[in-house]
Amino acid sequence: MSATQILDGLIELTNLLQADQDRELGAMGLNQTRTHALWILHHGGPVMQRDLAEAMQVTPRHITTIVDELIESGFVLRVPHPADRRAVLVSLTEKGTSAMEAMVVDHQKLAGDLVEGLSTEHLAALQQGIAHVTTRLAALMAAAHPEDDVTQARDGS
Amino acid sequence: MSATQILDGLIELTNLLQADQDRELGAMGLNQTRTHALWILHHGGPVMQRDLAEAMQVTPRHITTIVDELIESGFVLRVPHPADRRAVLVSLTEKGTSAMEAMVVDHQKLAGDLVEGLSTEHLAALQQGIAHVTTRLAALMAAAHPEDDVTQARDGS
DNA sequence: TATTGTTATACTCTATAACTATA
DNA sequence: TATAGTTATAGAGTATAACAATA
Repeated sequence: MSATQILDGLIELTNLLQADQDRELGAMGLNQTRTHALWILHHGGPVMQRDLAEAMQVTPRHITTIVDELIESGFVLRVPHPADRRAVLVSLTEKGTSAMEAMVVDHQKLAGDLVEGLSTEHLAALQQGIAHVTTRLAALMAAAHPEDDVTQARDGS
Repeated sequence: MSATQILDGLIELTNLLQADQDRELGAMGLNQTRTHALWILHHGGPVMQRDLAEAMQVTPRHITTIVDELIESGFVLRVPHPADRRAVLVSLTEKGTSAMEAMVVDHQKLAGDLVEGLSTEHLAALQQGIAHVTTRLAALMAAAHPEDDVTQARDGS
């Protein structure tokens, strides 16, 4: 019986986490998609729109829109590609960089706050449990749908 | 350090869970919103669109669309309200009822599959950990934004 | 000929406002 | 006058297809 409780609890937690993140991002004029783009830039440095599209699994057309919006709000800018005149490099502005740095700090602080009060043993058990469930779920999904690989990692902001 | 790992793991799990559910629902012509409506009907029986709108926290106008789509795909139908000629009752069809029953079974099966292999102690620790984190998150959100209450419970399908 | 990005277009999800029928 | 639902309209997010400039 408690298996269902765990899954339900996980789903509830999921929804809260999402709501919290969406609100946090919304206050800065961001959403999940745009933040994902910033995350990639923050980690990998300037990239071509084409590569961004591939990394985010969206169409090149959509990237145009995403970058337009991020430029509008001052997080990134387009710079000419030094070697290919067809292409542009999308690069974080100073504002974009500091926003991402702040996001990392907030994320770590949130993580600490959430587990505050748990014993070391419970912490370890929780971490193992999450890993276990994630592995099982990935396996089940892979078994049910062998065609598409779920190897995609999402950002952790 | 492992606090961040837990949060990241949770986010990754969250994304997988969502992707899995979306695909499952999509195969039946459903999405989260439409399923939420079915869930409410499955639990509370026929309701007025007005009540559905309130329960789901969407506009009455949006409910019209949702019900239209659910009728289109055969999950529900509109029946006249016995006492109020302005209103209609939205009611599950046989197809809708059995779809929801199947969904409950699948949900329980998934829950069991996901925790299979965990010891009783780890199971208990996992459940407690999830509850702990959820409570902490709800408290943090309530403290940060006292205006809106997050008492809304989402369906667990 | 293949690739990068953009213009043009369309589809899904959701909201606000105005209106109709009934209470 | 207030309420239940619908028509009309709009905005965000995302996709496909056709096209321009460059490789």
